[in-house]
This record gives sequence, structure tokens and C-alpha cells, in this order.
Amino acid sequence: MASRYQAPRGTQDILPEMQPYWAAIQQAIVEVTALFGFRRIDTPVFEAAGLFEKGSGDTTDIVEKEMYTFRDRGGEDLALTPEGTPAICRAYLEHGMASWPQPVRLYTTKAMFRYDRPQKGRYRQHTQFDCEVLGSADALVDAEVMEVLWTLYARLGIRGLGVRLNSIDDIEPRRAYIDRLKAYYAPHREELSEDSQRRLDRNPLRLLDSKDERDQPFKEGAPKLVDQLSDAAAAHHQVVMDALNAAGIPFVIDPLLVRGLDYYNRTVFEIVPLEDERAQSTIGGGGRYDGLIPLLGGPATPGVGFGSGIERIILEMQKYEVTFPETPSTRVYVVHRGEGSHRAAFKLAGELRAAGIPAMVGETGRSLKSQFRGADHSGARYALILGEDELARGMAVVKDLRGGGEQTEAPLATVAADVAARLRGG
RNA sequence: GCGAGCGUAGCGUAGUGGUUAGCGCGUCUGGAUGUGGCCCAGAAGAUCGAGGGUUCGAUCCCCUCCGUUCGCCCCA
Repeated sequence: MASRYQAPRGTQDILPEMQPYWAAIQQAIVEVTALFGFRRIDTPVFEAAGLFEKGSGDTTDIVEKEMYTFRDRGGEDLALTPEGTPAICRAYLEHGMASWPQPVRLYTTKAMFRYDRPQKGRYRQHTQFDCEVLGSADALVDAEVMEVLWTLYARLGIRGLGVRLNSIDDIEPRRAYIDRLKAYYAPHREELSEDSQRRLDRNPLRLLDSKDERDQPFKEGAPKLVDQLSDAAAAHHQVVMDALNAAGIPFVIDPLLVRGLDYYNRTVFEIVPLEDERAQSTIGGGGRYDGLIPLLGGPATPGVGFGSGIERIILEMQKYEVTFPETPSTRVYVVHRGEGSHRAAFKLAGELRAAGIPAMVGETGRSLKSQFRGADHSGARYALILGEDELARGMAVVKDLRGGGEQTEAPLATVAADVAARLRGG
């Protein structure tokens, strides 16, 4: 270990070689959101802890087990943002966006923090692309946000994805369903796994999602929410499916898809790599949350949106061997040697940059050989040589680093313009 | 939070209960004193993840911790 310090568990440095992925994704996000009429918003890295306790649900894993909370010097209870939706809803209310033309379409990319056991594709700090549409109850919008993600992934060269879709009805009818579900499982409580016994009390919908052997016998006979939706939710669900079909987005209904946040109603979805056994491979997921803004103290305002993890998007891109050509770190490399050459080299590099040409100067005092190696590694097209001889004559040598390395001379006063012209000419 | 695997220079790796822990890539320097990419040579770079224990002696055995990977939970 090179240092006694290392990046905190579950965090990572994004090194220069990985930056092209981030830049490409950022660029694609800008373009795709523009196609759908979204506007960017940025919210703070931390918020009042209560926003998530109230909004996300204080019995959800994200809030109960994974939230980074702290009390600041003024005694405020704050939390590093664990998920984006409540923060954007808070901003919607705070800035009176209800008086904007509805619906309001917002997106952001920002760091999210969850205190969880790290694995590949699961980090304590990860970056999420988030889209939210506030003020529309239209089922078409549910399909539309899925299409945003679908379009983005396609642009980035990710293939082999599928949408898992479900409807978990509205709050009231869901309550009735949960009662039926509990009634179904109650007689078998003792036969269930410990996890599922806990779920029976805390989050019964999760029972259907159990992977434990002991729970399997009961899953089949359990009532499925999606099969007995309220009329309104069923109609909504049908429109979502129709729209997805119309858009040519393949999906499967997954009656077991529940998602871990309390505020969802009706549509929930995840986008997953089809042939991936990994537990944490979901690259995007979201749903409708008509009850969230009222929960935060706002007026009845429907909403739908999603989050998608940039780190996981990159893993998928790498799986499909999406790569980026190495970009040269400079165009012109100024090699210099001898008494006072550093002044001329520095001045020349400045002239080049003023002309819009990336330029670097070799390390003072290093051998020409070493400086030329640096020029080679930099990917520069031209090396300019300022040695004792050249300076004495007021000249600079221009060496073409491509091909045979042919050299010509030009006056110091005009060499920058000369090289600029040659670069423009190709 | 639970279970399991892994942890040797920047990266990839070899190796052994006991003299200076090897190799490749990369980095730096040089190849008669002003020139890159190939080649050659040399150098730097590792308290063998950290701490403790067993032992005459541990990188190699045991424990704890840290990190990472896989599964569970959950999620992006």
C-alpha cells in the first residue's frame, strides 16, 4: 500500500482512463433528455434527514439501514442523499413548480450515498441519472420515462436489456390486497424463512420475491396483485403496456416486482440485462409515485420517474466492449535545451495556446532523448526544438513526429503561426 | 447486517516455515557527450494489506481488523 490512506470503503476514484465513459454518458443524457423535453435540476448533496424518512419511508432498507445521517453543528439532522426522487419533489414544492406549465419534467445526475456492503456494481457512493415527471397522471408518461432510459441505453451501445414491469395498484386497494396476502400466509408462518416471517409483518409484498427454498411452496398459490388490480389501476396498466408495445420496447410482466420504496403506486419497473445472473445488475428502475408529494405536505400531485446507476451503465458498456480511442494529451510538444531556453520554450507554448493549439513543454534539464520520449507519449503531432544553436540563430526546428520524423526550420517569431497553419491544413 | 473466497512493487504475476522475495508491463537513466516510437543495458520501486499470536525464526500457520470479490438482504 502506497499510503496509509485509502478511499473509503465502497467509494472509488474515477481515473482519467475512465473519464471517456463518463463524458459519453453525460453527453448522451443531455441529448436524450432534450429529445423528451426534460430540463436539468441540481439539488444539494445533503438534505434534511426527515425528507427521506418521510418520503422514502422510514421502514425501507434505504432509510432504516443504509442512510448516511449526521447532525451538524447547528443541531440539524441531515442525510447524504440516498435517492433522488424526494429531493426533486421537495424542490418542486419549494419553488412553486406547480405554477409552471404541467407536467414538469426534470432530470439530474448526482452522487447517491448508501451505507451498504459493497460489491461489484454496488457502492456506498454511486452516481445516478434521475428523471422525474411531476404533475401528470397519464399512463403514457409512465411509458415515456421508460423510453427515455431505453433510448439512452441504446445510444450507449448496450444491448440485451429487458424491461420488467408490474403494477402494484393504488394505496387503498393495495392495502386490501395486502390483507388478503397476509391471510394467505398467516397459517404457514412457522414454515417460512426467518426473512419472510419478518416480511410478513413489515413488508408483505416482499414475500413473493423471496428466493429462500422454504418459501417457494407457498409462492405459487399466493394471490398476485397484478391479477386483481382495481379498475382504474388495471386500465392504467393496460395503457402503459399498449404504449410500450407501440414503441417497440420489449417487456415482461413480473408479478413479483415490488421495489423497496414505500411511495410507489401502480407502475413499477426495472431495466435489467437479460442474461445476467448477478444479483445487483439492475441498471435502471423506477415507477409512479402519486402519493409522494402529498406525503411531503404538498397538494395532490402525481409523479413518475426513475433512477439509473452510471457505474452500472459503464459495466454494461464494457460488457459489450464499447471503447473509446485514446485522445492525445497535446498537439505540439516543445523540446528545449541550454541556457535560457526555458524562457523561449515557455513563451512559444503560450503563443500556441493563444492560437487555440494544445501545447506542452518538456521538462527543463532533461535530456533531449527524455523530452522526445515525453513528446511521443503525449501523442503530439509536432515537436518544436529549441536548442542552443537554434536560439542563437533565432530559429526553431519543427519536427513532424508522424512518419519518418522530417525536420524543417522556421523563425522563432513566426513558428507558432506556421505550426498552427500546418495543423489546420492536416 | 449474515455467509464464503481472495489481498506479493503503479499494474499483472512466480515463490518458500529459515541467506539480499523473482519475472513481465510500466516508470526513470543511459546506449561516447542535440532527438521519440523498435531494440539493448542499468536503476529506482514491496515494512510480501495492517496489527497481534504460535515458533529459535514467518510473506508462507492461527486470530483480529481493513480492503476487495461472490452469494443473501436490498438496490442503481
